[in-house]
Amino acid sequence: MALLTEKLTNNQQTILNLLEESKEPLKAYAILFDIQKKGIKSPLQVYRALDKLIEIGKVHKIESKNSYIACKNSHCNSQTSTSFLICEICDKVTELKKNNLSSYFSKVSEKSNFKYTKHNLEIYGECKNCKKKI
Amino acid sequence: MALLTEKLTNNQQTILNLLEESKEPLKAYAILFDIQKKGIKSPLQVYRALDKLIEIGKVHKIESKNSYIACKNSHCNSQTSTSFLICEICDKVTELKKNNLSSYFSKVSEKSNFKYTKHNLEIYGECKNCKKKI
DNA sequence: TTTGATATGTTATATTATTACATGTAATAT
DNA sequence: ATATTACATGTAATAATATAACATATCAAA
Repeated sequence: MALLTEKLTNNQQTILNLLEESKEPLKAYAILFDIQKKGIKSPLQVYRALDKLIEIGKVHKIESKNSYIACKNSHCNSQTSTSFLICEICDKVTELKKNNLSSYFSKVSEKSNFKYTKHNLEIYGECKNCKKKI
Repeated sequence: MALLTEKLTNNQQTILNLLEESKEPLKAYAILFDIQKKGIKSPLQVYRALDKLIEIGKVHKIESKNSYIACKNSHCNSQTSTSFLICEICDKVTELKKNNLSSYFSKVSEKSNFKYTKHNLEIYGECKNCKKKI
């Protein structure tokens, strides 16, 4: 747990705040654009902060969208594994939490004689709001 | 099934052959480099062929690696969904087939009032060969 | 044999991410 | 208090991944 309570640097905190306030995942250069007023000028500053935030589990990357999202799960047990529901209509992304996907994947992997460590899962479909409207 | 038996164009076939012969997933520019001798000169030609091959289910993209892999499953029922086991040690990638992951994810999604359409799953760990060596 | 759909070729450019290197900062050990 | 250590920053340049725009070609179906 030590990692999770570690103090963040200015750049890291600025970027985490932005992601936490955002209703949707943000791309690295969108982040850069948004915070140039706060003194962050180069892509590298953004990527470095993101790397650290990902490492400590505060932020996840959505691989298929090259986007980054703050982890709303205060006791996120998946600092490495991620599972998302992604709406194909409105692009809303929600993180699946408190599920037993890891143990399920662990079993599935074993059948192929593969030792599970972590996973990324991206499920596409229609969120509850968009389902209604159709 | 019509799509799966559709005739491929030269570029598409060239790139599919390369991917099928490859022991590992390939990146777009690696493909480009490999086939320049065969007349394909620009990234766009590669990406267009890949798009088509992905559309018909002959090739899958591994999102977290920006890499492309031929589908070895001759009757691939996942033209859109993909599930991979990725070895963190040797980088070997195998596709999970004939599993009921889709129906499982469908149920998991329903619990969040989300209508499942498709998924990408990337499981990281140790393949059977690398497990032995440790 | 024109039409419509799809594929190609080519150039340029957009988007995403990293390398390399100099400098700064803050905690700890001497 | 200062040298050492480990990170964090700043900056410029560039690498890696992917798409836009537009002209031309192919080829099957009406």
